[in-house]
Amino acid sequence: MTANSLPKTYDFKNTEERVYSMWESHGYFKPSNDPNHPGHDPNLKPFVISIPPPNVTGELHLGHAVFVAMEDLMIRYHRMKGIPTLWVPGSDHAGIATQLQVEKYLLQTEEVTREELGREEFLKRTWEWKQKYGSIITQQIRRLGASCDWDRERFTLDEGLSESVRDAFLHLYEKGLIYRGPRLINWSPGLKTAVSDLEVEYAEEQATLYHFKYMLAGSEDFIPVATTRPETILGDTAVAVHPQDERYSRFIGQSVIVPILGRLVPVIADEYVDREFGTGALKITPGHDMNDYAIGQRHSLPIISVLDREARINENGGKYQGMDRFGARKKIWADMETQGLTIKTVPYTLKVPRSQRGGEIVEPMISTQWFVEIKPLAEKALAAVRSGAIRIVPDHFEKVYFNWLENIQDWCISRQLWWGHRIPVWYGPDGQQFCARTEKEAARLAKVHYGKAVELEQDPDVLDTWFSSGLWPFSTLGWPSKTKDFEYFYPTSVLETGYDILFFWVARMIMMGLEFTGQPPFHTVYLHGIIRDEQSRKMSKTLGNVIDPLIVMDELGTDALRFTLLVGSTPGKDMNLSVKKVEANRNFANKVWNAGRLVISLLDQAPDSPPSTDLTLADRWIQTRHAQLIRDVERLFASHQYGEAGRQIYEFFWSEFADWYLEIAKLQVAAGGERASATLAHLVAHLDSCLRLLHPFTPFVTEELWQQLKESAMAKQVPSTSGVWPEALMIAPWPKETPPASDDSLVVSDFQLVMDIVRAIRNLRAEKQVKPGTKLAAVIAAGPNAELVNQQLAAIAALAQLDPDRTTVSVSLPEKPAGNATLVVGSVEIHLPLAEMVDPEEERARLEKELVEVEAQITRLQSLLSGDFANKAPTDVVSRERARLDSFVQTAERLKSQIDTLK
RNA sequence: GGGGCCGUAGCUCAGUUGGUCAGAGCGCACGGUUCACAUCCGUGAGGUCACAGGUUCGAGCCCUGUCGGCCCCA
Repeated sequence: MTANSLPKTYDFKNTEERVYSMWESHGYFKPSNDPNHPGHDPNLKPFVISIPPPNVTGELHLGHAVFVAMEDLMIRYHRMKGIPTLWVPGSDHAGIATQLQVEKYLLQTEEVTREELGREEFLKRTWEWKQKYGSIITQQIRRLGASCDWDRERFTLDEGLSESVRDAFLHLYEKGLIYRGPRLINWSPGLKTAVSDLEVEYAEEQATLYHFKYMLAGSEDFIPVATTRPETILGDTAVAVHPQDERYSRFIGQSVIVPILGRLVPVIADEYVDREFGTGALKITPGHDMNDYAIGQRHSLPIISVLDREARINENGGKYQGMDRFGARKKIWADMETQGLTIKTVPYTLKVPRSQRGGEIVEPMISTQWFVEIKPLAEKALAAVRSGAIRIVPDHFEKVYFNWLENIQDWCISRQLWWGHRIPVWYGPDGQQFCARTEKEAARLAKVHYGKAVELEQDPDVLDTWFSSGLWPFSTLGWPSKTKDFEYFYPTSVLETGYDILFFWVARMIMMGLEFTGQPPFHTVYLHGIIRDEQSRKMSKTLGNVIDPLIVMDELGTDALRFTLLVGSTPGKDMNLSVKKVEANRNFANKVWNAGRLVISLLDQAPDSPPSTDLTLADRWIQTRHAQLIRDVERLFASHQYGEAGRQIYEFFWSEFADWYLEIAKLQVAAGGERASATLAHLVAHLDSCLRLLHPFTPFVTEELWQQLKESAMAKQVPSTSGVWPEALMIAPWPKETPPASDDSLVVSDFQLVMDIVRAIRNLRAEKQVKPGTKLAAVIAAGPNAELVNQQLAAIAALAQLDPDRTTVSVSLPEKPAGNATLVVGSVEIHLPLAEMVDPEEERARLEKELVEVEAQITRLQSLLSGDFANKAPTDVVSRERARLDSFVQTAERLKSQIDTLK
């Protein structure tokens, strides 16, 4: 391969798909040390992630892109470390979302409702739908470069996972932690199903507060009451006032008349009532309000339900029966007005509960549902995090987690849907429950119970999708069967997901994992933030600010998107994404590509001479810096600071390797002979190692380039950074950490001087507008650094555009060249003959300005070093400051003498 | 009402055991076709790190309070 045949810019369109299928066909996504294969070593600790299962009929959005990028990063890193690594992919049946989607589709195409089709036929259609569209999301996840083991892909409604669900249900049922009964739950009238507390969202909306009169029985007196939902008056079973409220205390214990219906209900006292709010008196509707329900329980009030499953007024609503809840609200208020019971209406802002899925207003209603008694599970889940058995990153989410679990309510797990895991409970003719894995087993239980075979009917409800998701880390590995996968790969290692599903999913997996397997399902929870737009607004279709990852990948490449998502954020924090950022990282991918092209083209011209064994300053500098980078990256990965690690690799690659080392390496290669051979070996090793470090962030460009590098290097018998060249970068060993060497800091400070000299000259050239092509002569007096500067003169001259033949380096000058511009870098003085452009006055002003700055530093450092700092700060910090002071003092002296010559 | 987070350059954000003139990308200004890259190179301008106290030899970072913004739960 020659560099000429590589395109001038990185061509991701021609790369990504090809590279991905190369990886997949070679089986690189499969774990090493597979327990199902011979020679398995059970003592090797694997690294395992189970994917947050996307909705099977969903389409890729940035949330998916973030978790794939993060998880693939972790997975590729561990794989390169030589650890047996497994990433289990799969998808989720997403009960409500999928059912709604299919219903909508059937209505549009065949104009049938699911009720018209019947349950069995509808499920058949839904499965067909899943077969047809279910692979779209996994294909899209492949496009992101996800290196998961697709042979282990699972779906929550698979037979195996369904068995897990039945087993889990049975386990909890037999333990008495699952119960069925009428409770006040959140009812979604549009979806006609119960939803859990977490599936209700509250948003502030404009509404009306209605003030009206609760007449006292047999009196003209009344208690003024305010409500936002007059229709619930029909279900009132008390009026509550605060026990210490003297306005109303005389009414406590008396009866008041429910408007319209004329029922008598008591006036009760309860401290819950807020005297400041509304009229200070509260109507109590235990059947349709969470707080009222609690008060009702305390006072043993009857519960009246006034709504049916479509949120129309039911038979308890008298003449309003059959009216929709909002219509009834208007009508009741109008009727009360004619009866003189109304006081006033005022505009009011309140938090309206809406269904997360359907969007309609959720009604608290009494309904018979299945619940998990959650406190015993929550206790264990709390303990696991408190003890450190599970760590949440970033750790402040542990507080959030505690706060939720400490105040947790029983979990309503039944849904009145068809698409999902049917509740494994059958009823006998008398309603007796038989919970079993299969109908056959239920029948057997029933026969034992009744002493004869009876007709059984299965509960029509299905389970909350999150119930099956909660089993995901172990159900995907075969649980409840003791499969080899389960034995070896469980517990998994890291659970990575967005903080927005900490309660929905993470906490439930922890509770269920501990309950069913006796072990925490993972030792670390890593939470990422939500992707927002440039103005940090949530992305939404209605706002029209959605960035489609597929389009971004089409236009700028997958690596650019991945790198942006990975380095653009810190753990747990939201990230504002803009296409501009992705563009910047597309440029980075291209930079990597072109650095590679340069190395490969230099390699192609390599001489045959054996490499020199001594190193130049630049060689040693890049080696030192590279070793430091590897140590930093290791440290950052260990503390889950992946973004920071990526930023440091970026900085190193661009600002040190490409900007400085490559430029000097060109000269060293041009020198030919053993110097060239040695330099090429270094170039290959550094590039190889950088590509390995970058690979988990930007897998495609690095693999593609690395393959080219490998080919060229092998042709010239140049070894890789780890010796022989592995088959692919993806499975190449991760760069090894090495301890710092004793002369590291000397090497770095020596090279720093070289860079400072070059920058100073470039700066002056730009300031004096020297034509870029002009090579300047220079007279350099470098004091104690004369030898160093002399050695590095070729590099300095090339980078700063000096003419080496007209440049001299000495320890000191007997007299300063007249009419020159002078630069001072520590102990080094550089005189440039810019006579024609230098106005002595201007020159002096420039130097004096510099002197003022330097002297300010000297003053600052002197006072710092004469204070307690010198005694109390660590010695290395103090000596570093002393060295800086020395350097400033030298600079100041030289500046002063230079200013003198201009006078 | 309870809990959590944030306030750093014009914009978007880094800055994790506190170490001393505060960083990046984008944007801006000036200059560049030398054979890796104009998706580039060089140079530069731009910040009282929200505010007020405190701890410390030393604070963007730790503590307290104030102001401003956001999120979750009830």
